[in-house]
Amino acid sequence: MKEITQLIKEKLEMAFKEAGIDEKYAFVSLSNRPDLCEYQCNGALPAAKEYKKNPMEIAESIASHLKEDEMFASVEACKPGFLNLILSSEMLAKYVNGMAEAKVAFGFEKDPKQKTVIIDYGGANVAKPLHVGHLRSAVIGESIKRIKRFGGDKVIGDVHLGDWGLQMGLIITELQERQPDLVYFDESYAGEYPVEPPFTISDLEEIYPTASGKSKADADFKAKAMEATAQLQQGRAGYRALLKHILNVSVSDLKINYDNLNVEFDLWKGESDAQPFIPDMVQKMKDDGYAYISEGALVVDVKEETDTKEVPPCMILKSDGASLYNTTDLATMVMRQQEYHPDSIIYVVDKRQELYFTQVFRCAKKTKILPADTELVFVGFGTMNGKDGKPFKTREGGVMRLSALLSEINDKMYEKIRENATMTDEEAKATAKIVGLSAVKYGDLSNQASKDYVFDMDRFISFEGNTGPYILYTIVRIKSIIAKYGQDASAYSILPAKSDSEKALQLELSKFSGAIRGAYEEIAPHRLCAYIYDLANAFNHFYHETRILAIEDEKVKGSYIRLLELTRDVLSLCIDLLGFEAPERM
RNA sequence: GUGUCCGUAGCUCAGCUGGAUAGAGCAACGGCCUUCUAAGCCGUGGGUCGGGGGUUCGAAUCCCUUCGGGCAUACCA
Repeated sequence: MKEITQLIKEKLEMAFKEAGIDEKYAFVSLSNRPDLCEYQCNGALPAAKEYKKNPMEIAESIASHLKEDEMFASVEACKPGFLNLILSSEMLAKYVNGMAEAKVAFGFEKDPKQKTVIIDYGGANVAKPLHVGHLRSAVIGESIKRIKRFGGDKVIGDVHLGDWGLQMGLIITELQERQPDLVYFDESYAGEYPVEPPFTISDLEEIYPTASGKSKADADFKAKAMEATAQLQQGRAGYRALLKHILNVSVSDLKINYDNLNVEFDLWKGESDAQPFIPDMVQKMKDDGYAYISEGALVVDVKEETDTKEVPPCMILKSDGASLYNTTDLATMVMRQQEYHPDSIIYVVDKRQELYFTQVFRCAKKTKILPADTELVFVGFGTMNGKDGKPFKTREGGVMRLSALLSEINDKMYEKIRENATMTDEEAKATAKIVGLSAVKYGDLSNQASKDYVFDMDRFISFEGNTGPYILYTIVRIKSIIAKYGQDASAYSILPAKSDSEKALQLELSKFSGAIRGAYEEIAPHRLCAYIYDLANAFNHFYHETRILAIEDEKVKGSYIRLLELTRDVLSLCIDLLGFEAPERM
């Protein structure tokens, strides 16, 4: 199905041609004066300049060509030269019925040329619990993944674990001090290593900070950890076996935590997976003459003439010859190119890393790790701040664990649900979890990703107005009516709107494809939030004016039910693309 | 210093390639539950879109400048 604005545009183009005006001026936009019209075309104003005519005359001439068209209930030329359009109810109903019948994607047309897209998000570290700093990447990345996939792309979400470097050496060293007799530390051991890990996730979560603290106070300990890191990187078997255990234990714990967020990765690759690609990559950079030694470090120049500021070279190896984040990220690209040949890689990371990624992207292109036409996209998100406008902290000033934040939200939501609903304790808990997650995610996603935003827990908990729970409440209301209706309405079709509020609802529904398109192309989940908020509002207006189940005419009632089903389905689909779901009751 | 992003109602945020009276939510105030979930709906008040120039028939939007703030600025990730 064509988008509704496209259908309007085609009519306008014909009318412009008939009026002798270049059809490039036949562009449509949503009305910014809903009191006057639904859609508008301002093309007569710039056209007047080119044709040296009175814009009003042009607008009137075009209007006269459209007046008889069955698509419009009204076409009017206004003041300076606006063209105000109101769709006919019949046409709108036909369009909305088309959406309902299209079922799966409600008429949204996927891009026929499927792109392979890798989304790098999450950014969790091994052996460290997720904290609030990980929330945005997970929430935004997950939504982008779903939107891209819905848009027709082959999408691969990769968590890209932080599982390399000194942190691993620290854990190994601390473990050795505690349990020196483990076989992993016996260099002469040549047998199989145990299948069972010598620690649990809570051990790890305690071992790492302890070791990290020790390394700061104790130079000797730090040296040992660095040595262990080096040996791990050189492939010492016992350490490799330990790394495997650490990964397994961490990943299964992370999966539980991400699962609580409705976040699911297709790949659980980490920095360690890219290591085998480093030597050849570095050698090739040297051989091809891109990499050279500067101040002791191996670097690749990535300056460009159009730069407004000095872009420092991209460092490949540190002056001590060790690899660093850049090395791993570039090697990861080598790996991804080999395995997937992506058309596009999207990085959902903190916006403070923008310069860094500029360097890495340029280096990857320059050294031909990736073909010139591979799209590298940096989606930088802003900081999650507390009510004081400063980065979000616990009351004590520390970093808050993500699980702590979520359970606080869940608890408060549970209390709220207990207040007004009659449901079992079990259902209330499950509902609180669902509604709480919608509050957190919608609160995040409804802001532009690139901006800092204030995470005001009280505001999310009070859930009034433009919030996730409001959207869910709307869906639940609709479900409730449909359940009470209790029949199959599929034999009925949506009739042309008889009231303003009904037409407004149909009009919002008809904007679905455009909203998806906008979110898809701009990689902007907040566009989807804005759309479903408008749609939910349109429904609630309609709801208050219309006693649906009291209607006597079965065809009209059936039409309303069909309209409700479509509204429910569109809302449900959209929240799924945002990464949350609606309960049955709340 | 340089670069970059931001500055819209008391607060939190929208505002699509410049367009007609700048929109929501919260907070404040006033209405609406014997009728499909009042976590809702309707209404009122609240703005020199940081300031100043410019381009344009027309600027929150584009350009310049200025003030204020965030962030970045090669061996951390």
